[in-house]
Amino acid sequence: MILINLDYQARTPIYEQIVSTIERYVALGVIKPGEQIPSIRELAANLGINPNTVKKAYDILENKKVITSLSTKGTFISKQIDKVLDNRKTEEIKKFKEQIELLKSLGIDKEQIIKLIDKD
Amino acid sequence: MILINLDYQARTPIYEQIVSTIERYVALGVIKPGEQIPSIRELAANLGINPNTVKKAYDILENKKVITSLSTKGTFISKQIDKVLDNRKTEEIKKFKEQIELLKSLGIDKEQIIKLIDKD
Amino acid sequence: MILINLDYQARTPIYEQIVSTIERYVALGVIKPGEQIPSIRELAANLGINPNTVKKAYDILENKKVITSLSTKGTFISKQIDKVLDNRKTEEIKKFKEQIELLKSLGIDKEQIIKLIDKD
Amino acid sequence: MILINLDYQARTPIYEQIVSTIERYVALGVIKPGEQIPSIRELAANLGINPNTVKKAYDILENKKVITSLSTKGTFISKQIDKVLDNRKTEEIKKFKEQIELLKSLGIDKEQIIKLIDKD
DNA sequence: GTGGTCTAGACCACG
DNA sequence: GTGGTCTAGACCACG
Repeated sequence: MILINLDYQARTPIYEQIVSTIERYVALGVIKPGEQIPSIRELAANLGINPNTVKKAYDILENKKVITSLSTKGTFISKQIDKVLDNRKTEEIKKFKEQIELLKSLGIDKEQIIKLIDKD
Repeated sequence: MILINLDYQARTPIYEQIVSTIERYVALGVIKPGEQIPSIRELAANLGINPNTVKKAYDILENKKVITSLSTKGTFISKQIDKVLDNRKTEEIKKFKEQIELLKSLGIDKEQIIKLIDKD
Repeated sequence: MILINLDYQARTPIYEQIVSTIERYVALGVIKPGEQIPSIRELAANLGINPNTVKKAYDILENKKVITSLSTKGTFISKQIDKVLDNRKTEEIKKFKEQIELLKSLGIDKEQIIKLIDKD
Repeated sequence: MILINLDYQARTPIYEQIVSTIERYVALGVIKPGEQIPSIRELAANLGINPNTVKKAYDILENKKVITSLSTKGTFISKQIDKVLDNRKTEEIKKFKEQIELLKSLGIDKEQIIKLIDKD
């Protein structure tokens, strides 16, 4: 079973929270290429939400080639997931650089930032 | 005049874009404690948006103690802005650390992360 | 249905009257933690006022952590309302003590003040 | 010189803050019946505000028979101030009783309230 | 002219 | 149907 924490108060819609959680699990290797994931109805029941919402998340993931749906057989993590992960990396690195600029604008210099990473 | 770039396509609402832009200007020292900022109507006219939207942004900033509004006098950057900025720093550092964890989960190690900063 | 009496002549704005009425109902236990309150539109219709005004009241209550709004689901009294109520008590006791000082400054002594309470 | 602290952020207008401060000083005996108070222009200059604002405050005080303006001579605290003070007392006692009801609605009972006064 | 309140009403995403 | 955003615009008190 996939553990997905939903935040109903967040501005981020539920379907997007599902998308990014599954992407993160794939990136972390928690779910592996070729592995089957829950059906729309099953996941919807587990999360106590509307199946349409899960459907929307799966549609997006399929569009991003993270999963593939084989009708009657079920839904699976795409086998050629590497390119997907590379795109994800590029995105996150971009965000990271923006965050660095923000810290600098708050008066935190490069040396202090590096210390933050080292302490980690 | 305050330069604020609005992105009408973004999920982030206009009023929030105004809030964070002004916060950033304060953090950068572009606008100083005690300094007057444009009136609601003036900024609304400059940005081509409705005064109510600017009002909402100013309400949030006042709530955060970044600005203070004096009826009939105008709106001013709060004189005791330091604590606000400290809180902001703490928040952003927290986000930064989360972002680092995310990068690690994508298989980017500490050395590579530090390189990202140095190149900057 | 929540009973809210509005005074349109008062200096206190409508949205603030809504805020304090709901706070009082929560304090009195008339509305319980976790309980759903009327939707913005419904309350606005009941009170014969504009939904934006109710929205503003709900925004303030959410900011004070008295309620929490879940998009598409509705608005609910916060489950961890106790701390909020404690703060409220402290505030009101402070006001009460100021009021006592005022009465004393008008020449009413402690014994007379206690009589005022006992008659109640 | 009369010491008046103005709060520009309060919802209460400046002229009303002046009214209630002078009333309080009279009630406290800081200013005595028959005593002269500053001219409109003088007080306005001291407070750094518009003379019209002080004028409005003095008009209200004169209407309440707290002061009397003798053109060319100046402005004086009314000699028959007792009835004024009595009205004030009645008002404040009314507020006090409302505050007691509020405390009760927050779950503080009569015994606890009396303790609050005794500790004072 | 300034901030503050409120109405009327449109449009949106979400589910 | 629900909350959220935004516009257009009126009216108010204050000074």
